[in-house]
Amino acid sequence: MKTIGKLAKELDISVETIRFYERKGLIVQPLKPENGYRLYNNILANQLKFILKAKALGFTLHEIASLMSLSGNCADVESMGLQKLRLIREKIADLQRLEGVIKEMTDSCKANQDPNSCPIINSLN
Amino acid sequence: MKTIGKLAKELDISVETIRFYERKGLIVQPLKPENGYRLYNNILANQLKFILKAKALGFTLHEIASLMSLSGNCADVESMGLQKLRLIREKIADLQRLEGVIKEMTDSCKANQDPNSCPIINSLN
DNA sequence: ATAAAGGCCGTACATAAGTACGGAGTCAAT
DNA sequence: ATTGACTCCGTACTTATGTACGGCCTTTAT
Repeated sequence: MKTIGKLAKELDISVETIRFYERKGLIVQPLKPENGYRLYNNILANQLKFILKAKALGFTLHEIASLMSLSGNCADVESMGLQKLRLIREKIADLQRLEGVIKEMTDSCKANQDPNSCPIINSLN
Repeated sequence: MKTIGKLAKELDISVETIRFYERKGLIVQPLKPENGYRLYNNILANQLKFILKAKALGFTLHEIASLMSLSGNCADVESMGLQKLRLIREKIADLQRLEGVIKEMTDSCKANQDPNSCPIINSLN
């Protein structure tokens, strides 16, 4: 059983963040002994690790809450994963379009002679 | 000279957004005649169009303010463009890594037999 | 002349994901 | 026993990019 401070240090997040996740309903408030301090067992600690890993995969806290409530039903979890995958692919495509446009622009800067007339600015005007 | 409402409609943004950009210093407050109404000339309208185009390219309002203040110095503008390009490429790489991880996970869901034990959930635990 | 539409201003609210603060109680070490 | 570290709680603040609201004034159309 760890106090909130130990757990926070172990997970490399802040105490406030743990309390924030609790307020948001991602984890339950652990039972508190007579002194009123939160004490975390391994189950709770693992739930927090789950949250952090899912966050690293780009899931929002809201999605993570759903994910946790699906309690292992594989089809539902898969469907959330596929949805996220679609979103990620859309974002990639968007960024690649952007990459092309901005690369063109900076290339035309390189080809430009007059330092006081910028093709980027001109193309935006 | 257009009133704020006409201009907003023409640019397909809201009146509030124009006032917001003004508060943020992206555009100046146009001179107002005796009735106190903002009246926009073409210069101002073009600046707004510039803002919208740059926004579509993924520049933040803050970056757009810088961009506008560079007043056409090509080297400076190019440097901002290149920086943005680096950022975009990093984001793309990040998303592609994510794509791989999540695709693996959903694939292993497809291969899974037991609907009550999900490889995604298991891998996060 | 009157009513609807448009404009003004300042402020609050929205979202996401936290961070910061202040006052008070508690625990651990010297 | 005292000091410093830790915890509690509730609330406010943060960043980015707006949106919404309420009260009041002006313009426009009928």
